[in-house]
Amino acid sequence: MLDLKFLVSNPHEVKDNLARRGEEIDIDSIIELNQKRKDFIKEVEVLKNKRNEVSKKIGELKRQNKDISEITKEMKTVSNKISEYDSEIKMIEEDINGILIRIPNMLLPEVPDGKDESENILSHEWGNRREFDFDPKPHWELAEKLNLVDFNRGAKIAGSRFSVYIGAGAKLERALINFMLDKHSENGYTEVIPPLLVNSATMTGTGQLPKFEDDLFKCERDGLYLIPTAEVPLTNIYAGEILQGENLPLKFMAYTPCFRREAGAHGQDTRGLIRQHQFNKVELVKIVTPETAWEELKKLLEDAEDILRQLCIPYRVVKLCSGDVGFSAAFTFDIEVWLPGQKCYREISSCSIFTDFQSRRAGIRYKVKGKKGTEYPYTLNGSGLAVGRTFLAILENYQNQDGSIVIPEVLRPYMNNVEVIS
RNA sequence: GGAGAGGUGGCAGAGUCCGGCCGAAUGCACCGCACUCGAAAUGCGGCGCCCGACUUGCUCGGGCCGGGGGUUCGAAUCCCUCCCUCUCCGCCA
Repeated sequence: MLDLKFLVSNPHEVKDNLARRGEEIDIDSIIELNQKRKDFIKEVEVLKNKRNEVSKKIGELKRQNKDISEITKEMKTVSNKISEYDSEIKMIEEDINGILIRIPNMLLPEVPDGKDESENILSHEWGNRREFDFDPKPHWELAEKLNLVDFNRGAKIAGSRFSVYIGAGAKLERALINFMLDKHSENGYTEVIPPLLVNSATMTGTGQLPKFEDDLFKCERDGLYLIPTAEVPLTNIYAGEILQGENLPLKFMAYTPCFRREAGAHGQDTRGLIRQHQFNKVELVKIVTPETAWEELKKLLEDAEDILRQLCIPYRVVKLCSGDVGFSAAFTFDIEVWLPGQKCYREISSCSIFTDFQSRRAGIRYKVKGKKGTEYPYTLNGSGLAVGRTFLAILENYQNQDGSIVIPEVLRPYMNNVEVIS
């Protein structure tokens, strides 16, 4: 969330930012509420000071066995007044927080203007799109024919947007997971197996709550939510803690299934593996000092891109424009893979810098040696990569005319050296 | 699920029975200074977080002892409630 002090002293910047994102939130009412809050605090603190002093005196008088009934009665009314003020202040603070927690992050100046994904800016491209001497099929046809994924039985067991990976399909998925984890391990990320269910404080820390409750699966009875990405548990590992500055940057990675309700995506990508309620993802998360944030984001992006390069799958990287950057993010690079079966690019990774937005929400701070006070670190994350989408990208890019699939060389050691699935 | 014990500053650990002089002893860690060629050891001093005020100061005030609520003039301390940890029993992958 934004720093209240920043908001109060820079209301125009905050409003401009909302405009760039195409959102509307009443900023002035926060400023008014905050002024009211300060006024009440000023008054109640005078009373509390009095109460503290008199209470001290009462202690002394009591020890001397003197009569305190009169002074006690007087203080009773002071105390009552204090609790009235306190509850008023608390209500105001709840109001302020209720708005503040729904304000999106400030975009960095590097974010290009634009209303939606159509105005994202190409950063760079890699790889050559393969020339096919036949009409390449979409992955769902390939997967079904080879019996790698059973969409119908997934729907039978769980519902639409669920699928069953079978045999070589399941093996290929697992090979991808292990390949990605091993690669990132070499690049210094610490492997983590986090909880897949988390509480609401954790979801609030990274920004999924309160605004995006409808996109989450919730276990009502236990007050727990299925994670939509490992970003959530990984970023919150140090929630509420004070880190030592010299230990930054911290680099974590995790493979987890991810769960999304996809509310509002009815009718979109209903076929195939593109948009599932449950999918596998390897996620990269960094906690860094503000000075190194850009450098670390570029490295993270590089780490994610490297997976596609090793797999020899063409892709492009785009800078998200102001209207497309997510709620918590301040800047985002998307990596999009080429899918010849569908003749389009699809997002396979989103690498973002969150500035201090998440760390402030989650209460992650760090201390610099010799400096007093604490500071909020920047958090970064990116998919490295979405496994299901990598799986389908392999199918579409490595397909043969007969419907068989060549296994990319780097994956063969993870698949008993199988070269072709047919 | 049942019974019990406990959650205090970066860590360890007193204080809680008998409410006030406790934002909190002591030790460790950390940071200055002294000693030293340097280091260790030792000695001295410092050492939490958040909010508010203005005369922006090595200032003043308020709040914080797992979260929330209550009793009281006054709560780390008493009561209620929730969360978490540990031990034992039961059940179970």
